[in-house]
Amino acid sequence: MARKTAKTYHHGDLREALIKAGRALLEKGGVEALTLRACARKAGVSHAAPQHHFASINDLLADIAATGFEDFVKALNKAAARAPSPVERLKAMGLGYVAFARERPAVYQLMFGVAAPLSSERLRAAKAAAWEQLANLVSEAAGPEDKEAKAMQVWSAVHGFSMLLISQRLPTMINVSRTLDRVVNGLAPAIGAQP
Amino acid sequence: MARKTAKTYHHGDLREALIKAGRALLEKGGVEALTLRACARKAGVSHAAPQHHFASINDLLADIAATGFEDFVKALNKAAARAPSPVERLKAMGLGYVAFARERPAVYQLMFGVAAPLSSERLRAAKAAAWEQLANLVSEAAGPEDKEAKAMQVWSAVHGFSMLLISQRLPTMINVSRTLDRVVNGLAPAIGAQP
DNA sequence: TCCTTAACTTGACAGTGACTAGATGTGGAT
DNA sequence: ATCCACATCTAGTCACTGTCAAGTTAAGGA
Repeated sequence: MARKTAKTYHHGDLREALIKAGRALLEKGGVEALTLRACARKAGVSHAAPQHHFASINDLLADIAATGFEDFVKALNKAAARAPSPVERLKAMGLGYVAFARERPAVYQLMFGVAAPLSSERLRAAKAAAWEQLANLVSEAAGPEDKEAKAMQVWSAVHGFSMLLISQRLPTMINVSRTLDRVVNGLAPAIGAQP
Repeated sequence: MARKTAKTYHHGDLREALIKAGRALLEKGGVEALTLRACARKAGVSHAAPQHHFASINDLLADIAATGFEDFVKALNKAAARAPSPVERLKAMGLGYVAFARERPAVYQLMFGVAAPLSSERLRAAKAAAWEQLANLVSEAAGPEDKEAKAMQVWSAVHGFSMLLISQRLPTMINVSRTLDRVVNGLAPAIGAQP
């Protein structure tokens, strides 16, 4: 479809190359290292080349965040796959959620931590998929009534813990694994799910 | 102690003036508007003047965040003051927490949303005060055993919801007030507090 | 083959945080 | 009262950022 390696004037697949470069920069140096010009350099093009594919840096960030959400959904699916019951799956997903945030804090921070919410079609779809997954699981575990609010309850708990953890806002005396246990085990009771 | 208005070469109280300017910028234009040079302009000094009072912009941001925490503690105290029982106080504090985040999202985002954790003595003290307040309340409501983990549970839930809310990450179909009710009413049961 | 047009480069601009060197004035020691 | 060390502030510069404008290159349909 598109030559990736050939050193031509026209890159051929610059859009995806920029996203890939951005992901690498993000993993390596955090959100601060993720600049438009750095992405361009890494992709081997001039600093203004991205203009044609992304109207502003936010559009690029949105697509990078979208790939993060895609990975996120996969990770949650994988985590929940082996659990036998809905409640067990809820716990497993909670653990998988926090694990993802801990393992890839920069990506998670981009997905949730940026002041202005990013937007792109790809990002919208990826977010919708993640939400769908959660809402369905909550519905299975605790019944369909008021499932959105229940899902938000679950989401708030794991998201809040993840954010506090990776942004290093936790008081020093906190025992992380014990607290994580409490948070995860508190999910099902909070939404009235029977084990 | 220090003249504030006199137009002298030496400002007299530039440190506090910069913090005050920063707070104003933050409220008006969000985190993005909060730059070192803008603070200097608003305080009526040259762009390099802050250097002597704050080694880097992060030190200034840390002190601005500290004033946010000081306000935060006051707001939570006020919210919990009228409630009769520990459990009621917990709910009231949860509502006050989310209300603060909604009313002053930029400040809240600075306090919790920045990638690198800020640090200053003033910030450390303010954060410690907030944590103390929460841990004590949780201890009153649900007993002293494992109170740190329980406090984290409560904190995670309200923080997560607040962050998702103010960063506009909530799915569109979510009923905010109903969800807030669920989150707040779920706090006491989650930590095993008797009403 | 030409020629429209998308893709890319080059150069510029205003803005940022940080650093340096020099100007200024304050307050303590004499 | 005088002087001077030192904290404070200004002015200028640097490397970096995102964005825009204008020119260059080549791809692909007529």
